[in-house]
Amino acid sequence: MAVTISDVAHAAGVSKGAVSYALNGQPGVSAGTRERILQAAKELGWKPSLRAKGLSSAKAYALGLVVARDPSLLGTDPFFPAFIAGIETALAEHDYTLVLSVATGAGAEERCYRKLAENGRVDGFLLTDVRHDDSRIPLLQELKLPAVTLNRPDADSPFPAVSMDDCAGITAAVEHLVALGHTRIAHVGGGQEYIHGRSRRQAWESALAAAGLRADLFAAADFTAAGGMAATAELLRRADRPTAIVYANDLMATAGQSYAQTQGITVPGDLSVTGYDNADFTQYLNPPLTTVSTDPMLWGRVAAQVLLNQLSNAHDGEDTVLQAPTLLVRASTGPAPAG
Amino acid sequence: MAVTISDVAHAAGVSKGAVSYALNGQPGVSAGTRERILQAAKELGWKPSLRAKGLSSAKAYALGLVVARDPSLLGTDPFFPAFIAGIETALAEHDYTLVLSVATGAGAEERCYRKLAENGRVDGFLLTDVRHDDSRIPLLQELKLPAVTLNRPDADSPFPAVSMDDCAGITAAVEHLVALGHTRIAHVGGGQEYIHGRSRRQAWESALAAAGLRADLFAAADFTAAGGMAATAELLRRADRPTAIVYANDLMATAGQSYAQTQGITVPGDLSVTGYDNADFTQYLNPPLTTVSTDPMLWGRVAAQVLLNQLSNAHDGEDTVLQAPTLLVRASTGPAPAG
DNA sequence: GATAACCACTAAACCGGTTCAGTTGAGAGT
DNA sequence: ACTCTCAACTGAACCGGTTTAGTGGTTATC
Repeated sequence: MAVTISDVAHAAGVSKGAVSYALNGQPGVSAGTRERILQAAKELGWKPSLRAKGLSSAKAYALGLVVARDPSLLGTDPFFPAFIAGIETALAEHDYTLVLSVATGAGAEERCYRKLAENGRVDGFLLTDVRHDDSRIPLLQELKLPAVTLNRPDADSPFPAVSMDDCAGITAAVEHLVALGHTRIAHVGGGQEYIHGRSRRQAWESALAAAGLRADLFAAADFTAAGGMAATAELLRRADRPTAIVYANDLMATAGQSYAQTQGITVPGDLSVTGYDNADFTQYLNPPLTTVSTDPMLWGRVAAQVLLNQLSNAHDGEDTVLQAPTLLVRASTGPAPAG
Repeated sequence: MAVTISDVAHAAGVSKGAVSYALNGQPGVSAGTRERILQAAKELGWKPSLRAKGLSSAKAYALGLVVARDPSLLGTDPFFPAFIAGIETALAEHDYTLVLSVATGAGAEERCYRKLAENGRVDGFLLTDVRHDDSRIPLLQELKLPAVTLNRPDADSPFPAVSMDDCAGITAAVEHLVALGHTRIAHVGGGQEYIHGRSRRQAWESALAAAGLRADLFAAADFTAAGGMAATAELLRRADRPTAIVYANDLMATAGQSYAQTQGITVPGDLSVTGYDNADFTQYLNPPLTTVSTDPMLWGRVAAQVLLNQLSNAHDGEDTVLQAPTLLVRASTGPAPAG
């Protein structure tokens, strides 16, 4: 079979313990012996078994990510793949691995976390899509596993957060529209149970207030294309129809823009539209979508790094705030229609 | 700490071995004793440690999925999330877990497979995006791990395949266009290094031949929106400009449709367009995209199931062929323009 | 010159399961 | 009454690492 620590110990003429010390850079072996052991290990091509390591150190050397979105929504969200790619870049350097679970249906999410924890599959979790009063925070405290949250939860959380400010992007979008002369600027919100759904709405409200405008054109949706379309339809039926809509994500913006066009409303002539996320396909829409360009890959890398630091007790407990995303002006926004 | 097999053995008044036999349904314990042991285990809430199990049985109880796509392309592909969700449904029943790696950059893919294999992280791999003469097949034979391929590779492969016929969907799209009177039906192909890129192109060629039409309007692309747009531009510059384009996926079709519109070409008035995958957003495009609706969730579930069966030696070695996807006719296709 | 302190290292226990080689007792066969 | 067999179970080895307790020899301390 594969070469074990005993083989290396035998080859170097020392005990298993000495090999372990040498490998892990612990005291207890002289420099010369250490060199001899490492040399033998290299010659034999020894790879310490993670399974054995895991058993004696009670670690999994893996991080968990539980995704509780509906697969059809997940499908077109550019966030996760890039986020995961970012996680990988951090994990790869530390021989850690990502265990991914997709939980669909009520209760599945909690079961997922419990199972991964109880089976000792992971040493910690990355929490995305943090919700208002998120039940996962007490759950993970109960399971006694560390975690990192994306954005700071609104409930008390003992876990460090890695945040990417939503506010700046939405504010920039609103300011951009105000500068173009719009006064009736609506917002199609994402699920308000999510804190990023809420914060984007609040950012829209604040930005309007700062411009001296009323924030009365809000339509609730759920980050899905279908929801975005319905919310758009509702807004466009109003007597005080908006001349611009700020969407909480690209998928809703796409659906909304498309819906408006089918109603004979031109974009950006009659209606300006902004999205959020900068999904790849948005630059190929007709017109290309003005949107907020986030960096989920960086987010993933930093979040994983913070969690790894926590596991090695190297984390200071402080939240990390990433650079705010920037507005990408494309052709879906234009001057407010006259009148 | 947690309750171990020894605790259970002690509680039931038997040896560790007996508990192991009882739990795994092996002979060596009488029905009465077995009952008593299971009872004790339940009362103590014993969960056998996967780590310990893994060490003695040399198994990881996990399956690996290495995704080698560019994250930006991945982002808008609805395939993976649904595929992964399908995998989960199969794994959840067997206490198996999914280890996901995203490999970016040349050489990263092979390194990923090697690392997961050498670290004993997984018991087998799911191979997606199978390529022409795919180097991963000899690689996995070298690594001595079982696998399942999505679609049968064109090179010799010892691994069972789970296939979803590409041909039928493309054929249906072409037949649909022919029935609408189109004679110049182009194809914007996906990367031809992928067997699904090739097979979709071949299906397009065969369907045209069956209709007595020449398959001379092919433009190579790479499944990305940018590539789809460039290929579309190329086709529309031709003197014998097509009246319909069959795209190898939705992302390219979206970009192509949008590009045509910016050039003053109406869809479907001047140009009919079909996609492939039925991404969520396609039904909210303007016009909604005629596309081929696949079932990646089912695919994932079956593929994982086949791999699990292989691991328990319960697989017959036969390939599995899933039901062919169907054409979803929406408003991006219409009668061929007169003349 | 006795004692303490320290270094480099080994042997063995340990993590929590699986599995192999025996041991025991009961029942069958002759 | 004697072996023979088999089921039921135990004890120990084993998987491949980490870690603790202990050993022998050298050097510092008073």
